[in-house]
Amino acid sequence: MKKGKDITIYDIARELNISAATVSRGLQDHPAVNKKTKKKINDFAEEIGYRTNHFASSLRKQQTKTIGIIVHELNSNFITSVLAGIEKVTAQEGYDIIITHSSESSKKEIANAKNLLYKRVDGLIVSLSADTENLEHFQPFFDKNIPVLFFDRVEQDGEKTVVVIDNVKCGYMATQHLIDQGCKRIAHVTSSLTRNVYKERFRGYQQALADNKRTFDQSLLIVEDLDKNGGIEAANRILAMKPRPDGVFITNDFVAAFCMRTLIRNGVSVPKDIAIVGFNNDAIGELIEPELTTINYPGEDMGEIAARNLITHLKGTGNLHQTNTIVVKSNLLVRQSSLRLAENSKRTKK
Amino acid sequence: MKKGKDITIYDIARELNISAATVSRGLQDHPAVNKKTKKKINDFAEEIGYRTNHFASSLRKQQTKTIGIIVHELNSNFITSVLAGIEKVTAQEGYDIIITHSSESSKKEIANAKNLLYKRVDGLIVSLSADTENLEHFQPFFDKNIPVLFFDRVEQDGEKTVVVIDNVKCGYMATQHLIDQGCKRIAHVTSSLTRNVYKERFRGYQQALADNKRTFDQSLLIVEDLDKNGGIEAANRILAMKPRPDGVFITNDFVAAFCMRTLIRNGVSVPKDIAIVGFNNDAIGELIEPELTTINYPGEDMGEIAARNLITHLKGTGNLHQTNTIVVKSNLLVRQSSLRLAENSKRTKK
DNA sequence: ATGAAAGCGCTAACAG
DNA sequence: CTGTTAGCGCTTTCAT
Repeated sequence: MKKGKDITIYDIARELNISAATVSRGLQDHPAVNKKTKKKINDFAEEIGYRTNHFASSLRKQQTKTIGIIVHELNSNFITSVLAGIEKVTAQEGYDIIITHSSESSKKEIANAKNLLYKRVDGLIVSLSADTENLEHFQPFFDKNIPVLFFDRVEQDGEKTVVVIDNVKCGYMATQHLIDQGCKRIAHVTSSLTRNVYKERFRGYQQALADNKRTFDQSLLIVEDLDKNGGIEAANRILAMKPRPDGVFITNDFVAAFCMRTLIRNGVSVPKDIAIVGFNNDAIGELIEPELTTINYPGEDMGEIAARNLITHLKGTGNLHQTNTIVVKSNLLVRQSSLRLAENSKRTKK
Repeated sequence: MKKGKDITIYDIARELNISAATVSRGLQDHPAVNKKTKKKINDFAEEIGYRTNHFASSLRKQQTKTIGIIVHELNSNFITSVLAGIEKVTAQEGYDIIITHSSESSKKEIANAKNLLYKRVDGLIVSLSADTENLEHFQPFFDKNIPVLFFDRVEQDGEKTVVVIDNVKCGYMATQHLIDQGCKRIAHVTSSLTRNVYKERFRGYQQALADNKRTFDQSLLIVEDLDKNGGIEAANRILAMKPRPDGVFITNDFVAAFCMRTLIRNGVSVPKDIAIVGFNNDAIGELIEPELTTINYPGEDMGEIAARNLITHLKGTGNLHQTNTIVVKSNLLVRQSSLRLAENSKRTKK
C-alpha cells in the first residue's frame, strides 16, 4: 500500500449526506451555512484528519495566499529579524511565506525570482543581492500585477514601493560622530557603490565632511567585498596610508570586526590611534574588544512594515505600485571603538 | 485589465494546430513525440513565455517535486552551509525546496511541519528545535510514507534515518584536549541535555574524564540557554566556583564568546587561568581575543548527504525508513583560547 | 506519433 | 441555507 489516499471534501460530503459545495463552504466558514452543519463538518473533518488540497484550491482560485521572499543572505542578525517581522504579520493574516536567498549572487536571485513566479506567489518581498544591476527579472511580476516590495537593498528608480532606512543620514551621523571625536582624517570602507545602501551612506559621509569644511580625499575611500578578506584587506590598505587615517567608517559590522582586529594586531590602538564605526548592530559588535560603535536599525519593524504594506496592497482595491517610499528609523549606537573624548575617560580612569 | 490571463498548453495547442496532450508530452520531452514537433512546441512555448502551472500538474500527478526543510535557526554559519549543501543537490536533481525555521520553538516547529504537510512536500529534512520532545508532529508524514530525514539535532530512537556527527567523540576530543593542556578542573557549559547533541557531547566529556581517572563533579556542569545571557550567566557561575575550574568546554561558539568575554572582564586570563573550547566553528571564533578553539564540522557536506539520501529514497523503489545512521566527519580546531603548552609559547615569546 | 477524454480536488455562479 | 454544475490546467490511459 503506497501513499494512503487522501481524504477529500467528497468523502466528508458522502459521510455526512450533504453536498461537497456545502462542505467546502463550511470549511471556509462561509456565512451562508447553518451553524450546526458547519460544526458537524468541521468536527468530522478534524476527526478524520482532513487537510485541504491547496493545489486544487489554488488552481481554482488563481491565488495562493503565499508571499515569496528573496533576501541577499540568511546569515545575518538583520535579515533574520526582518524575517521574524514578516512572519509575524503574514501568519496573522493567514499568508504562507517561501523564503529564498541569493547568497549575494544576482544569478541566484534571478533563479529565485523565476521559481517564485512559477510557484505563483501572490506577492514578493525582496532585498537585492550585491551585484544585481537591474530589475528585469521582476518584470514578469510587474506585468502580471503581482506586487513586489523592496526593502533595504533597493533600486531607487522612484517607481517601486520600498522600505528603507535613511542611509544618507546614517552615513552622516557616523561620520559626524567621528568628527566630533576629534578625527581629522576619516577613511570609509564600503562595498560596491552601485548598490543603493552603500552609495547613500557614502553620500552621507561626504556631506558630513563638507559640512565641517573638510575636503573629501579620494584615497581614503576603500571598496572591498563584505567578507572576512575584505576586512583584512581594508586594514592593510589603511596601514599602508601615509599619513594614516585616525577614524574609519565601515558599512558592515562583520567587516569592521575583521578590519579592527587586523589593525590592532598591527599595533594600532583603537580608538586612540584610529576610531571605528561600523553598521548593522550585529551581535559581533558586543563581543569584540573594544566593543564596536555602530548604526542600529530595526529589522523586525522593517519586516513588519513591508509585510503589512504588501498585504494591504493584496487586499486593496488594486492601486498597486504607487510611488511609495517608507523610511524606518535608525540610530547611532556609541560604544568603545570610537570614543576618544569625555565618556571614554570614565573607562580609562577606572 | 487585472492579472493578464496565463498562457496554457491549450493556447499553444491551438496556435500550433495540435492537441494539448501532445503539447504536454512535448514539454516533458516524452520519447513518443516527433523531434520536430517537440522542437516546435518548445520554441513556441519559450517565445510566448509559457510557464507550467505547477498546481494543475501537482494536482494531477500527486507529487510536487518539492522538499521541505525545517531548521532550528537560520542565523548560524553551520545552518547556512547545510542549506547551501542541500540546495546544491536539490537544484541539480530538479527539486524545489521550502525553507522554514522554528526559532528553537517546538510550537513553531509543529506549525511548520503542518504547513509543509499541507504544501504536500515529497520529503522533509529536519533539524529539531531545542525543546522538541517527541516526533508526533511528523507522524502524518510517516503514515503517508513521506520520507523524513533528520540531521544534526535528531531524536535517536534508532528507527529514523539521520545524518549526524559523532557528538560523543567530539565531546571527548574537546575534553581530552583540555586535559592534555594541563587542565585539572574542567567545567562543561551546555544546553538542555534532552537534546541528543548536548546529551552526547556531555557523555563524551564524562568519558574523557573517566579515561583519565578523573571523577565527574556534578557542580561543574552548567546548563544554560544558548544565547548571550546564557554565556554571561555561565561565566558568573564559573567565577563563583571555589575552587575555580581551569578549563571549560562550551557546546556553542556564540555562548563561548560571551562567556569568555565576561570571564576576561572579571580579571580571568584566558587561556592561562582558564582554557576554553567551543563548538561549531562560527566566524566569531576568529574575531575574539584570544581566538577560540572549537569543534569544526562540515555543514555543506551534511546538507549534501542529507539531500542526496532523501532524493535517492524518493526515486527509489520505496524501501524508505530503513534504520540508517550516517556519520559525518568532524575535527578539533585548536586556537589560542585553549593553548597553555608548547605552541602557546611561540606566541608568548614574540 | 498523435488525439480524445476523463479526472485530480476544490470553488463559485446559479438555482432553488 | 443547500445543491447542481462547470471548470481551473495538466497528465495519462486508451484509441487510432
